[in-house]
Amino acid sequence: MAEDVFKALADPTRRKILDELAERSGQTLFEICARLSMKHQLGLSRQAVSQHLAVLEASGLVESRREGRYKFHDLNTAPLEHIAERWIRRDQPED
Amino acid sequence: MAEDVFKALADPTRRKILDELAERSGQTLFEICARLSMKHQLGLSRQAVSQHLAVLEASGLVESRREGRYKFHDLNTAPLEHIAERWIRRDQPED
DNA sequence: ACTATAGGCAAGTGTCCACTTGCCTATCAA
DNA sequence: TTGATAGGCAAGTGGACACTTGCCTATAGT
Repeated sequence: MAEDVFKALADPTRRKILDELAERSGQTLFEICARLSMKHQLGLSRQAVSQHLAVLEASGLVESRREGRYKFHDLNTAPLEHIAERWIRRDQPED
Repeated sequence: MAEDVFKALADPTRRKILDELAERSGQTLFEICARLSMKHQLGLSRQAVSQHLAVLEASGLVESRREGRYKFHDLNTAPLEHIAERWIRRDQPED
């Protein structure tokens, strides 16, 4: 699980998606696409963003809920809470 | 710089190297190789570990000092301190 | 001097990953 | 129903990356 979190955070586009969801939760795929395009000049295809969201969901950093034909995405910061304490406070190594 | 930190943390072998340096600071390249091989069954070449250390140094997570023919590596946790605060919103602001 | 040790440099390889393209399904409004 | 919108699935491509191999430099011990 921590493995997936590090992998999810590795990509700059995914980190920007987290930024957008932190600023405004409950966005749909199209909203996120529009925001990335306007605010960050990222001309990504819808599928590219969709695949990023899938990675973020697999890591637990993003949760989604479906309502009709809309799918809303929410940020979940729980996996981030103790991500660095592994090296700051000596706990046990994970993977 | 934060970009480099996330990239450095993306690889599981590099995270194990950080684990080893957190447990015992000032190790040389050969010591790290031996520890990865014994404790983690990672049969990596010396160059592979050397390249990982270069990535970690570029991120600031590892600092090195040369003494004669030895090069000692130390963990620097400073770049990890506020890595997640970018998305974690506090309900009670920290004045 | 010779030799072993500690490390670096550079090219090559295989694999993973980000992204695209094309087509498909589901929901809602006219 | 027809058409527009929101999203999903799958194959393909280019580039980045982890790792290897081979050769080279520098330091230290004999």
